[in-house]
Amino acid sequence: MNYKDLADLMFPDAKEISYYEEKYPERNLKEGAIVTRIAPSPTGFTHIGGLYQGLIAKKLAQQTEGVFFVRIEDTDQKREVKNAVSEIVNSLIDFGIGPDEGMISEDGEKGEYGPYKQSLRKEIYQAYAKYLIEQGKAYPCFCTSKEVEEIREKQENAKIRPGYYGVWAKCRKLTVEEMIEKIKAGEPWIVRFKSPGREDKKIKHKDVIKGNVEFPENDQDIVIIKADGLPTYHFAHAVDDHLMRTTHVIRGDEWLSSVPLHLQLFQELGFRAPKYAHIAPIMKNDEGNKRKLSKRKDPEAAVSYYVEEGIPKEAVIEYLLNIANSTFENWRRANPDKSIEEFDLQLNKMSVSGALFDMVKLLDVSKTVISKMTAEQVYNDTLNWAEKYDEELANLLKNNKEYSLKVLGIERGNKKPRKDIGKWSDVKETITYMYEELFKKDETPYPYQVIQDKEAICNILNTYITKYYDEKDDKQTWFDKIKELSGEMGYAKEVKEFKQNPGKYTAHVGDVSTVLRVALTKRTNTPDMYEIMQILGKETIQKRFQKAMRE
RNA sequence: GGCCCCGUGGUCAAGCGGUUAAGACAUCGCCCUUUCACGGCGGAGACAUGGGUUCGAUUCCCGUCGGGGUCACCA
Repeated sequence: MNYKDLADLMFPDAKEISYYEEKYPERNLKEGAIVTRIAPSPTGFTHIGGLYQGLIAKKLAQQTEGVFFVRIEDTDQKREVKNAVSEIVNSLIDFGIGPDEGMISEDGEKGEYGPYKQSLRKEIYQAYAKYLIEQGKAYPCFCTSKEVEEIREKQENAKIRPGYYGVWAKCRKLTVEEMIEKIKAGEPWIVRFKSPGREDKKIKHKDVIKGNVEFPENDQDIVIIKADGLPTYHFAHAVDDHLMRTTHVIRGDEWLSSVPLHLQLFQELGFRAPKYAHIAPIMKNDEGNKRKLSKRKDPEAAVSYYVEEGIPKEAVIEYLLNIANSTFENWRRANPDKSIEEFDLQLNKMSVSGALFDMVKLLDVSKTVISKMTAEQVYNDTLNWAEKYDEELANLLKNNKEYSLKVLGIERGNKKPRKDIGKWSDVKETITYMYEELFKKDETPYPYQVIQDKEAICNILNTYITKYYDEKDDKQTWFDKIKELSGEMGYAKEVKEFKQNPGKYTAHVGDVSTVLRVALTKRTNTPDMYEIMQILGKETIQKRFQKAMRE
C-alpha cells in the first residue's frame, strides 16, 4: 500500500495532470506580454473596487498586447446569486473594460483556456489534488468540523497559534493503511495540503506594488478540496492561474498575507509562480476610522450607483486612474483630448496604502469631462440616462430636440466652457426654466434683489421690451442697450461709476440685468443672458415679462 | 492577541540624505465680469512621535503611538 493506491482510491476517475498541461499550453504572446484577470465571486453586485481592479488589469494587458480575462470564482455554493455573472460582465463592458477572454455573459465564454467558471473545473482540481496525494504532498483528513473546533479552542486556551499544523495535524500522521481503511469504512474526508514549511523560517517576497515583504513560512495544512469536492480559493488559484497561464495576479491586498501559502502551493505543484500585485483598497472615512467601501453601508460602493446618478463612465474611469497613478492628472492636463488608452499605467507607481474615496474630486473630474463634450453628446447621454431615471426630463428632451441642443450648447465649445454639470441628474435643474411648459408651472416667487420696487421693475421690463430689445443685435449692441436703459431709469450705466460715486445712484447696470434675468428665469444665477434671450426668442421674452409684471 | 503592511496640509499625492517640502481637489481673498460657472493671480494649511546613525534627516535604523489587513471545509 502506497500513496498511489491511496490516490486511486480517493479519485479513481481523475485524469493524469499531463493531460491538462498539454491541453492548456503556454500562450504564444510576445515578450513581456501580461496575462491577467479579474476573478470575482458571483455575488450579484459589482463593487467599485472590482471595477478598479479590472481597470488596472485591463490596462496592463492592453499596454503589453497581453490578455485580460474574467474567471468566476463560484466554489462557494452557499453564496450563489442568480444572474450574477452577467451583472459583473456587463458592468465591465459598460465601463469600457470588457474582457478579451473568459466569461462574456451569464453562461457564455470565449477562449481556449476554459471553462472559466470554477464550478465547471471540478475534475481538473481533483486531478491535481490526486497528483499531490500520489507525491505524498497532500492527504485525506477525517477530522469533523467539531474536532477542528476543539483543537482550535485548546490552542486558544493555551494561547498558542491556532490552526491545523505540526502536532495538531492529527490526520497527517496517519499511515497510508489507516487512511485507506477509514476511506473504505466510509468515513467522510476532505483533502489537506501537507505543508513543508516551518513557522520559524522566513520567506522573502517581492510584490510588484508593495515591494519587498517578509513573512514566516506557511506551515498550515490548509484544506484544498472541501467536502463538496470543490477546491478552496487557494488551491483553485494555483491550479487555474497556472493552467490559464496568468503572468500577473492583480488582487486586493487582503491577500498579501496568503502569499507564503500560495508560493508554497505553486512550488509543490511544480508550477512557476506568477508575479503578484496587491492593490490597496478604496477606503472611506467612517467617524474617524478608515474602512473599505462597504456594500451595505455605502451606496457609492456599488458601480450601479454611478449609473443611477448619471455620472459619466469616462469620469469614473478617469477618477479611478487618478487614484491608481497620480501621474495621470498631469498627463491628462498635457493631453486633454487623448484617449485614456494612450496613458501608460505603471504598477510600481501605485500607492501602497488605501486612498479615501473622494466624491467631490470625482465630480470635479466629471465636470471637466462633461465640459469637453459637444451639445449633441450631452443631449444623447442625458436622454439615455433620463429614459431610465427621469421620465419628465426624457420627454422634455425628446419633444424638443433641436431646441434642447441649443440650450445645452450655451457657452459650450469655446476655450473656456462652462463646468456646471457634474452628472446627468444635474441637468434638469440647470435647464428647465428654458422650457415654457415647465416654466409656466413654476410657482416660486421671483427672487428680486437690489431693485425690488414693483413699479420700478415693471418700468424696466416694459421699457426694455418695447424700446430696446431687438433679436438681431449682436452681443455688444445688446449690452450697450441695457446700459442705456439703466441710464434712462436713473441708474448707473457702469458698475465702476456706481462704486466711485457712493450715494449718487441706488443701483447699477448689473442690478438692472438682474431684474431682467429674474423676470426671465426666476433665478439670480444663469449662464450668459444674451444667449438665453436668443434661444427663448422675443415672443417668449414678452410672455415672461408679462407674467412677471402680473405677479 | 500573533504575524504582516502603512503613516507628508481636510483629501489624493510628488519627494528616495542637503528642496523656500511640488501639484491637484476642497477652502479663503483678489482680478476678469451684467449674475453664476469658467479662467487668472495670491493666501492659509503637512513630514504622527521619541530616540539613534550622520556635518546634516521628511528621507536610513530602533521604540512608541495611530490606521489597515490577516489568522475558515468564504472568497
